[in-house]
Amino acid sequence: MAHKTETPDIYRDLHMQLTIGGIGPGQKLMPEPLRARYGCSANTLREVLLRLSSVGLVVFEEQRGFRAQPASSQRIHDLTKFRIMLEQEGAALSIRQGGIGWEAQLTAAHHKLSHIEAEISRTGDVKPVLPLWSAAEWEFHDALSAACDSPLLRQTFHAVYDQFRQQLITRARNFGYFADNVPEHQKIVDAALARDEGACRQAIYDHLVRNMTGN
Amino acid sequence: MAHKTETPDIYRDLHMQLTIGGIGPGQKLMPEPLRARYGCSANTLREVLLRLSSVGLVVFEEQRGFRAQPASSQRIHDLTKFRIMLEQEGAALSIRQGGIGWEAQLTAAHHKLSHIEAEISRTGDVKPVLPLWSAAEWEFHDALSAACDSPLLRQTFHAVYDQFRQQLITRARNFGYFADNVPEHQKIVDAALARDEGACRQAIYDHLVRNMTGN
DNA sequence: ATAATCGAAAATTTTGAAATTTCCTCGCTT
DNA sequence: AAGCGAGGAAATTTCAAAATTTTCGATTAT
Repeated sequence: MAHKTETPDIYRDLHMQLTIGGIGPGQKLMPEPLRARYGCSANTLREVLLRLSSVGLVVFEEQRGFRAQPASSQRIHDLTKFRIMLEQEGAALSIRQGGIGWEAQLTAAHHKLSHIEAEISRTGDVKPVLPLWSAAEWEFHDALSAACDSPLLRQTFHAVYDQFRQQLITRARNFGYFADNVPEHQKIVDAALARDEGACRQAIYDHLVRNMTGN
Repeated sequence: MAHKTETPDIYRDLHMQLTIGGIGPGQKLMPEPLRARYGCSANTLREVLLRLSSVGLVVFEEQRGFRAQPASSQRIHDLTKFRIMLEQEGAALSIRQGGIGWEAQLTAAHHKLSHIEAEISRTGDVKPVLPLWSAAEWEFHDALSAACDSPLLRQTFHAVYDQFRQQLITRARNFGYFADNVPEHQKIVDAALARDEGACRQAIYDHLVRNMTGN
């Protein structure tokens, strides 16, 4: 892949590499290989990496270049705490404010996700459908807060969600997929559609709390 | 000021201009005047502006350059909602987890702030002590969540706080200062030191809710 | 008179290279 | 043999200019 790539495409590709798999946490982002891969100048790469560091997927140290955000138990613990808070608040606000359109969006996203997760449960392997599952999980969790009427909350949640996923992408952990996901996602939708704010908060907590053990 | 300025200094200066006053919301950030002001190349400026857009003080549009984040009633409404949420959670966590060190930090910050605000109440004008008051208010609100043990929450709060302030910096509004601040800040500290989570949440809400009227 | 289009000027983005700093290795001293 | 330090290679940062895109004003056609 030594041919010219547009800057937005470079951003998208690196973003995917960082959240889906290719580039592991803590890995140094060396300019030469990347410049060769995308066929652009060092400065263009610098700009893309700066933008990725603004969403927390990349860390930048003055005079020391860029590296993928390192994984650590403290970091995943903090990301989980914060994600739970944002997702609970976003879902609670959506439950209060969302209308039929929101219910439809949430139902659709959950339907898509559960279909993919059913297949994963059968084969026991995420990898073949990783991009599909990844997109479906994002859509589902995004739909939960879609009616919260706070662009800032949603934008912050998206950044946190991606960083959270970045911490989990190891082959050993099956790319962050767990079999428990299926009933847990179900509980979340059920509570949301029943407009039961408390149950929804609890279901979100139960879905994510396992990531907080390591600290 | 046509002489060389170090890159971190350019960032700090622009950050101050955007939050304290000099550059108003929505204003276009033209390269020529800024390059002349700081004596650097277009590329260095670009990097600084990208970093400021990552904390929301500047907006970047592809092929259309940079401008200070515009002010709007929707934006300040959203910023206020989100700030209330973050500050309530941060304070509640600090109340639960903070020790004597946190109490000392909070007391000290409030003491400094109330001293400055007493002086402002006497003269009726913020401007002479604007940088002092600005720093003291930041320290006070930062101290509230200082013991929450979540770097992400605090980092997000700092960005939101600065954006919030950016929306208020107009001479007409007295740079965001209100006489009501004095008793309101008092109520917040009292509730925090009394470890009364509910009262603290309420006091934070009461302190900020006036900014949510316009929508 | 209004709208559309062409062209010049300004601004943005990308590039390639120079200047600076850091990192690593090899050789020297103890 | 271990530690220290110098030298060189690699990487980062900054710069100045070329290439691209947008903006603005003026001319022309409807």
